[in-house]
Amino acid sequence: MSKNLTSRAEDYSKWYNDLVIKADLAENSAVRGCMVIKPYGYAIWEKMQSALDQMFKDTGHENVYFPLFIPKSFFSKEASHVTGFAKECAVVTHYRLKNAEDGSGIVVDETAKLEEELIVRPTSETIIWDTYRKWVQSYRDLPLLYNQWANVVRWEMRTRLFLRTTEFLWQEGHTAHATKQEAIEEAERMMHVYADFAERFMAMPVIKGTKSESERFAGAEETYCIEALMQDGKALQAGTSHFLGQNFARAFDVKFTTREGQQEFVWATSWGVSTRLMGALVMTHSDDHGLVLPPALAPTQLVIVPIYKGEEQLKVLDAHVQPLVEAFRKQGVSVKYDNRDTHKPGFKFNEYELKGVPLRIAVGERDLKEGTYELARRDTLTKESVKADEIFDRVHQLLEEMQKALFDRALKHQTDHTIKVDDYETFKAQIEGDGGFVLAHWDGTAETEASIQEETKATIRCIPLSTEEEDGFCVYSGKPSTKRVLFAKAY
RNA sequence: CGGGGUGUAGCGUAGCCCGGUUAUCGCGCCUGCUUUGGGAGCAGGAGGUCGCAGGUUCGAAUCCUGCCACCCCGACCA
Repeated sequence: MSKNLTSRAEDYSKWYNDLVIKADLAENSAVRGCMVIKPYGYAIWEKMQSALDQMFKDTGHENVYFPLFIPKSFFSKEASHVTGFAKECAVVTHYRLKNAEDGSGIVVDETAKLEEELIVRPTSETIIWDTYRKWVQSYRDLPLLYNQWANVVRWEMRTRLFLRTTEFLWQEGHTAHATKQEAIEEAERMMHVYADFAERFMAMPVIKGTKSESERFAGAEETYCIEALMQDGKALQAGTSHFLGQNFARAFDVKFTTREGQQEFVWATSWGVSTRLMGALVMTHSDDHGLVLPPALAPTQLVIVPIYKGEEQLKVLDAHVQPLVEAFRKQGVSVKYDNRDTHKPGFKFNEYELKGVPLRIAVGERDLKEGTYELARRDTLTKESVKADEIFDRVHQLLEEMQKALFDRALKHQTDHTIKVDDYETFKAQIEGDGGFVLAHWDGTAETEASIQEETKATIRCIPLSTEEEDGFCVYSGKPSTKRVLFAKAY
């Protein structure tokens, strides 16, 4: 984070909001808590989607689509699931409008009341499991390894662009397995897929782990997650993968005949990441000059800005740049030649910085004479002059280097802001001060967890996979503990 | 849903306390000329139900009442 950014919550919030709006990613819509994703923002989402989708396919998954509406009765079949989501559901109760008799406009036609209300999906476990019942009879039908790209609605009290909107886009994987072991492996596998995606594409280091019981998904027996640390020291849950046990299979009566001829309930997982990742991307890398996008996800990796006086010079540059653009395209670099004559170069430089375009080539008469290009990189804001015959190698080299540099910088930030704490006073001071990840011993009880949250606003982000066994005493209760868990204030 | 704040042109705002010409300024937008290697300059121009609805008043952006929206902080949450 650059020095002008402060970690005070309201300033960081404002910085984040301004950036999302000014960089042309999204804006608030007329509908409460919803957002309009603008072309540039959506292009980034599409890059994320296609990378994730490929990773899902590489791990044996296929895409499906289920209805937006869920009959209320389905929703209440899994008890903990309904209590987890009941408070944030949009409900469809009628199917027709009519003109008001007093001419005051359009009103709901009360005679068109649905016999059973429909819930706008906050997640699709229930409608999917109601269908899976029909798809599974024998162990030969298993596993079902399906994913759906969809929108969901959660009527949250408070919303924030990308991080928590009323409607959001996501993917939700829903798998069914013959054995418990296989389902657990699937849930773990997808957590690793998410972590790989975060690190390789988003250049965002994450901590893999499991959720404490109270933070677990409604209806899950185990929730695996990846947690990332934002520049202001707050944590963000970036993806979750749930081992659902046989809870949904029991609720929806999904049984199969085993090799031995026995009837058994199937074992389930679900896993998802959402447009929240866009927020994570912004808050991980961006600075006061605007967005900073990792090359792997930048819709435009390279922009070329011509510098000219008069139409004649522009024509010369156009002719000079055209083959360059075509060559970059062939090499798989997404390149944009911005020869608009409505804006000056300086304006364009700033615009592409704001949008986080990784590399920029400026080319003018001087370069034509000298056989060079001016190449600028977004992460360090440095410029260099590159000889024409070296430009392709240099661009590829820098794209690779930047992807790595962004990850390394974010990892250093995470490492520098992850500390071990053994007493409660230090714990409180750390959480209230710089924030960050705090590794501390915990006695494993929900009471302690709740008390800590009450007193410090910090929650257990996860029980990290990497944690080693270590004898210690709970930072809050002083009771013995065998490993540290990861605390932080979270978004 | 609780606490706080804000609604004036596409964006950001002055004016409000203490009512009184044609509602201020900047950015942006349009036209013309000059410009173009880091957010151009000059000149001219367009753009407003002052959040909505009532009320008080000769007169309301300004005072009163109600409502709505948005932002921040909580509770909730991916």
